[in-house]
Amino acid sequence: MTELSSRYDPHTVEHKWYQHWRQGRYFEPSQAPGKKSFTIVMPPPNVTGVLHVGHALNTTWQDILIRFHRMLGDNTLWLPGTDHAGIHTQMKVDEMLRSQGYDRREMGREQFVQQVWQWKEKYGGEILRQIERLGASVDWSRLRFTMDPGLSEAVTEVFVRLYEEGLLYRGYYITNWCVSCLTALSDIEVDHIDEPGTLTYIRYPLADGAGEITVATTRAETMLGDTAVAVHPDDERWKAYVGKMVRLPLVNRLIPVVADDYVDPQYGTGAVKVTPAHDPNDFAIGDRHHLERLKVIGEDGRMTEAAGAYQGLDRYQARKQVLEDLNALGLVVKVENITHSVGHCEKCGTAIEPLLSLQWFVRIAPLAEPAIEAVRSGAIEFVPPRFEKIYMNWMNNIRDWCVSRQIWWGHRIPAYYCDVCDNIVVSRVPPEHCPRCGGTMHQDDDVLDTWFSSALWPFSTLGWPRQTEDLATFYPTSVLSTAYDIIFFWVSRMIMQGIHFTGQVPFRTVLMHGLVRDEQGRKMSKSLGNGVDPMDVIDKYGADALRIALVLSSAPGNDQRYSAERVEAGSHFANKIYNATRFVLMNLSNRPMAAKDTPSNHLADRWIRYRLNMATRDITSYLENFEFGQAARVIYDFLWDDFCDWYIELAKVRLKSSSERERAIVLRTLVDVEQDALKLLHPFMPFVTEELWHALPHQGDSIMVTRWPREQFVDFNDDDQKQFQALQDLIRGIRNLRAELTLPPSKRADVTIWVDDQVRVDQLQTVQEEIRELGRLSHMTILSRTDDAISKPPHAISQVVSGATIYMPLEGLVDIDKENSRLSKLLETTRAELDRVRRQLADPNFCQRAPQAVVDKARMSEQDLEIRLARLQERLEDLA
RNA sequence: GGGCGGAUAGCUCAGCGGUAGAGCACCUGCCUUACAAGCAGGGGGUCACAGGUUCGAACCCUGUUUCGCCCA
Repeated sequence: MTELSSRYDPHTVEHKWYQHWRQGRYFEPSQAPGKKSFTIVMPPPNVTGVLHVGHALNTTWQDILIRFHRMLGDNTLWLPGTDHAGIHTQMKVDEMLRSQGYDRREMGREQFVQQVWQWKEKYGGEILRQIERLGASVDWSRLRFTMDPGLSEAVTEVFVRLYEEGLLYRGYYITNWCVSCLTALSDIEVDHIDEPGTLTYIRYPLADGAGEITVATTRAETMLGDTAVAVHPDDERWKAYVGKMVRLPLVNRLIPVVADDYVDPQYGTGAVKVTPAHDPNDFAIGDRHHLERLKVIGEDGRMTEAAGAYQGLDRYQARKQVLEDLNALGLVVKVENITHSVGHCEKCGTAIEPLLSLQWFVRIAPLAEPAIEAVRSGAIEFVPPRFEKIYMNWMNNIRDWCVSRQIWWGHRIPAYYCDVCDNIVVSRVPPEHCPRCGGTMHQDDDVLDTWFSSALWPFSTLGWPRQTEDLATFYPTSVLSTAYDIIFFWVSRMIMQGIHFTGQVPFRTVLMHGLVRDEQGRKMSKSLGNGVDPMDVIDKYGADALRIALVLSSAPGNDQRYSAERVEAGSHFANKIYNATRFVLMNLSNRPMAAKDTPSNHLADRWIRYRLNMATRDITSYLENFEFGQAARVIYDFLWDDFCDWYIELAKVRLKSSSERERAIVLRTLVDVEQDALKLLHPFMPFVTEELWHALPHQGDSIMVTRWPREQFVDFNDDDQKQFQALQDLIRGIRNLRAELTLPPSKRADVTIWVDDQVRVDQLQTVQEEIRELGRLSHMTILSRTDDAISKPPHAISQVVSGATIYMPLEGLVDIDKENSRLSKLLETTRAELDRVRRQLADPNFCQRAPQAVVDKARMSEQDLEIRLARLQERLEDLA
């Protein structure tokens, strides 16, 4: 790559290295004996889906962890897979077939499911290819799908066991029914949206003609299914009515007035209509009072036969009609406009109809208890910890889980019903005959909620219910990384099922990332059309740029905005280190390099190794604590600021002029430091680091299986730090003066530097070439202030830094006014700073209570500021 | 109604007890043979507001305002 262009091109590089890694089988666990396992099972994306930026972030986070642990030497497994996404996929295929003129119902179940499989085979891999393009080091040999035979077996096993343990039951309940998807939904698949609506007050006359009761409703059409009116037992207003009968308008049915604690006497009229078949609360009241459950709205959202004259009307038409008819009878007291929360199907957006239907439910309380305990005890940890509260709050109020779905695509419920008697058999294998009466049996038509299989994902993917080697080695898994919006859907259910069926927690750490919003801070959504396609971004900037941009702006649990600017900055960074490597390689050609670990006494060499050490320490610790953004920032700053802007610039001096031995040592340092820095960067930007690592002298086949850098002993003490600081201060001071005079870099300048003590003079002599080069100087004189022979340069502008005054002599006259105001300004800020420090030190409380190191630092700072102040005053006097 | 999170430079965000940071934008000067996707220098912030704790608060506590999310 020595001869290559000055621009890094990610596209030629990324595909190549991904193939290289796969061929080397580096994604598979090392299975090295004695090494501890580190496992992540990837949250399975929908098999029909495409990657969005949220996936990209989550995938990058996981890849960072995985690559980090692999380099630490752990037996590392990242297991990929996809989810069959029942309702979503069925809708998608259904839509496609309809556009081709086919009807799912005419086609029949078997044919349709076959079509879905075909569709899945054809299009289902898209998202996996996208994960690949991100550079995800997942073990493709262990790829799983929720409807694989093994995973399906796990689903059946769990269903049967739960049934046998009495944790699964079938019953009539009010479920969230989507009249468009034609299936029941669990509570959390319903989105509640505030909508304007009307609250209609309706008079129900008493059957005996001795009065009436007014009730209020937002869904007037349900009154056709009322089977009671309820009031609070202590409500004096209605006490006399309890036990009487009311004549239900429009249908003329006689229904009782019942007393029930559920009714809030403060709300509305204190009397409520009771529709047990169409409202969960009414259902409960109906249960307590043994009321009839009259279903007036059907599965298709139209009124049933029980709705009498309204049969066949759509629910909204019926509402309108009922209101008109009631009005005509003068039974509407008033209509209030209100805002109320209406449930909508998460998948299709249709308003949910609470409907009485026969469904399978998981009895959740017994499963929840140990799952709560696992988090309480710390066996499972949330990062950041505040999500623990959200989890607990949900788990403590959890309700039974409706798991049956009236669709065809998914795991069919392994329950069989006798065609003759009412026997139900739940079984791993289909029974041939009813064990009770010998009659024929048929399987339940419904399939299970997709989350039912997802809940088993951490162990079903590893082979459960079989006791496989993988299960023994990699379970419990280490980290689950996911977005916080599926704590309820998925995380909690995995914890419950994991503990119940394996006796162990499914993972130790739950790592939460936030939502990636668009550049305006809005949620990305299909309807807004504001989604960013990660593939477009990769096409334009490369996967590394996208990864580092996402990671740099992420913090656990926090939402972030997608920023094209940041991605661009990321690509610039890749280009920067590419060019740094080009520089090293150009110098490396035909020149000897010292043997590895040849010690160097040079201040700059020791400094960069010291900085590398600090970076290594910080990055390692940040990664251990899931602070990916912080870790990325450290390596970014190290490479750009310390390595490129300072070390390489300093190294140039010795590469040009010194002895061969010195050059060899500089090259060695450049290569050693860059190699380690590339390793530290590798989890974040795997492609460019692999490319550059290969370009540099190296041993081995891939950076991804090298050992993670460790902190090493570096001889660099406090005084070394001060020396280097002095070097930087001087160079900056000189550059500052140059800028004052707007000197172009091509124009060399002269300076005289007065240093406050002799020791520092000697030290600076050793790096005077560096100062000269980085300050673009021709002549430089370093003098000790203690030297009697010195005299001030007559015409010069000057800069005061810690421990030194820099004079830049001018050929012409110094602009006294300009110089005066510049130095005065500096003097003022210096004085203000000094005042602050003095005030602090004058406070006995500070000196007594603050840590010694802080007090010492303040004292040093005071001394330094005092000297600088004096120097500045001196200069101003000279100018006067 | 309950809970959670955000409010820091013009914009987007880090920092979360010891003298305010980054990217982008802005101003000045540079094609200084690794990089103009760059280099050097510079301007810009009573860290939402009010109290409190502390020697010391952007950071901890309390309250207020405001934006957003989750749950009922």
